[in-house]
Amino acid sequence: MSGEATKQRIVDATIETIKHEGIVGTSARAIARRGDFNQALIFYHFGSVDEALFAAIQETSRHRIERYRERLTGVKSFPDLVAIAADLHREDMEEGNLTILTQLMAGAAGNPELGPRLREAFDPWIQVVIDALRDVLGGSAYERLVPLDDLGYAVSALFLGVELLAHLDPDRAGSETLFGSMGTLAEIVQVMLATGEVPEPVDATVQRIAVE
Amino acid sequence: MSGEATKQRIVDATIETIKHEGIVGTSARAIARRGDFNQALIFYHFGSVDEALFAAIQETSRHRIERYRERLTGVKSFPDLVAIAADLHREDMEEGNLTILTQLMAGAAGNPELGPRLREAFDPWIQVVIDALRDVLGGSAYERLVPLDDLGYAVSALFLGVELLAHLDPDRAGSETLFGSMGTLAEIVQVMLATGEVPEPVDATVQRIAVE
DNA sequence: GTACGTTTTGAGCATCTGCTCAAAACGTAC
DNA sequence: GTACGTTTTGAGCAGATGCTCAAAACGTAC
Repeated sequence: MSGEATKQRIVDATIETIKHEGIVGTSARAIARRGDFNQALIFYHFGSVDEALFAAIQETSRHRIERYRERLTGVKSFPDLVAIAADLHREDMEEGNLTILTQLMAGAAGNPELGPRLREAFDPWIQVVIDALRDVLGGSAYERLVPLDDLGYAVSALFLGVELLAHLDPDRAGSETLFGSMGTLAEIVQVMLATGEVPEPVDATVQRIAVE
Repeated sequence: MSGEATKQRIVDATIETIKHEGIVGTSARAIARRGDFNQALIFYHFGSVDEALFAAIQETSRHRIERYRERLTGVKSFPDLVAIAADLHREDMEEGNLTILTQLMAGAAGNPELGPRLREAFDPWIQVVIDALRDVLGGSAYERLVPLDDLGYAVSALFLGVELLAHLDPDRAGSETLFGSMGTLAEIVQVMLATGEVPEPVDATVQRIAVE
């Protein structure tokens, strides 16, 4: 078998193992058992288990980013965006993609070497969502108001948190998804605005846009 | 030494070990080494390493909840709430409490037995923040608009996500904290409101409150 | 001081981990 | 068919893991 085909087999087996056994249960032997090959193959092709894990997250991320980009680009209204994103999130849940990513993130948190590399694979996905948000909100208003870095951080945090919670408490995962949470936060802010309790710093720009 | 005192020593050593070595590095031997006692003590007093880990999160949670409750109750305005909560979050960061909780959460995600037990220890803390939010927003408007469960879920998710991100990318943790993210999300919603792009479902209640 | 229940220890077991390595199997070119 | 480079294997190493257990140390009551 060619080298590339085998690498793919290893990556596939790694993904399956994480899905079924969790990140802590994903050892070289567990991967090899699930893929039905010798565990030494992993070291021959990837050098270490960590490197195989990283290949697995890259693969998962790549597919996911592609799917999100396809479905989210060109969306015209915020309600549409929410509906589509909720669908995507639900699909991720069902396919077990969230398990993989969350497990990998969780396993890498605190690992000073793996952490930044995981963000590398995670950030482009956030960027897709941010781009869609920008399209919907309208470029100029968006640019003036929200520094991209902060927005990315906030959205990343919410996404990650929802995924992690979904695993801590799987029973609730179905009904309360990512954009449900975003909607709830949005509602809080609406109440604050309605009752005059606007969070600081109150950006004067908002008022201007509202008046214009 | 009395049984209780020794149990406390073990819990303390467990917390310190998680702080310094991460959840994956926290083995019975590592805990015993750090606390300078025999590892068999852990099994004599707790029965298993997992049970010692759970005692550690209970202890950490209890302290944290107390501190949050003391500082957040009686707060009158939203800006005050944000400022105090940001302080608390910063302190948690510096003391390493976030490391412990995030590591424990991450380690337990996917573990069907430990997950729900961790939420048990985690939820009361969220509740403290929710109570403070309710006080600031004003009871009746709050009750009408946001089902408590959804709010708890959203806030939990955001808190968890920020903590996890802080560990993936420690360099950014200092400047962008939890309530910074919440503020950013709030700003997004403000723009949406200003530009007329109100997320669905548009709650009629909000409009009513705004008009009244 | 001796007896007794609790607490602490050191050694050890079975099993797991990442990883190495020599030998075997394979594919291909001649 | 033989030779050669690539791929795959089985066995094994050193070290770690959770946990057990008999024996030692300890505290206290008499």
